[in-house]
Amino acid sequence: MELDHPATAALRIEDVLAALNHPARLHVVRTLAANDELSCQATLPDMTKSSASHHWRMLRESGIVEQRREGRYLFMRLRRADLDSRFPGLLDAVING
Amino acid sequence: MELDHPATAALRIEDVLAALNHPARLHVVRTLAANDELSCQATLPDMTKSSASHHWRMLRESGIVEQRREGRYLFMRLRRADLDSRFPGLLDAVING
DNA sequence: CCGACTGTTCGAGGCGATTCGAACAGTTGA
DNA sequence: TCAACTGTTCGAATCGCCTCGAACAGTCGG
Repeated sequence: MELDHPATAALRIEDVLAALNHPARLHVVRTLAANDELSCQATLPDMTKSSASHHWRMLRESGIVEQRREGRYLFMRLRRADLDSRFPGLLDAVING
Repeated sequence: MELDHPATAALRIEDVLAALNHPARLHVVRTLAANDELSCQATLPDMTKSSASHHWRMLRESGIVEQRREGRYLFMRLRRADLDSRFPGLLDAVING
């Protein structure tokens, strides 16, 4: 299973906006903003695995987060520098509500 | 028919993100960014009236645009200063793609 | 007054996003 | 080896948004 992340230059604002348009994914983004790196599980502990996996995928494929595998765990963190360079201010607006 | 616009302090990022999450509404925003003020009709000339009206309402109620009635016309413009003060950078990210 | 015009509202239909359980792959530790 | 764990994928059901036509309100010009 390959974790494909879009290149910084390939980030599309439409995809980012779509990914941000859901309470659960917004929660993940804000949680990551306060925690640097977390296991996927830790970001959506009260959601069904299959639903959570769907949201993690959207965040990854839109370029909002990067994921790193370590054993049976998957860790995620915000692609803050990438987002700030492509869409300055967007992430802060989302995090600060 | 009252055109109720949310106050600047009441703008919610969730509503703004939802409003931006549609090609037609993104088109309106980008068209307004290049034209200051336009009649509603001019922003979505090729769409059914009822569908267009739905999108104009979402943009207005989320606080992205303000509308002004003049006779039988309705003009709209971006609430650029309001958006910049609440969510700095967001509008530019959307406009510049 | 009357037809043409801009825009709203309503209900119905369509369609994509979300959700879930079940089955699965891979890892870990006993 | 084997059970427990993290996470993915699949199909099916559900939910909500989008779309449209029809009817409507208000305005304008003749």
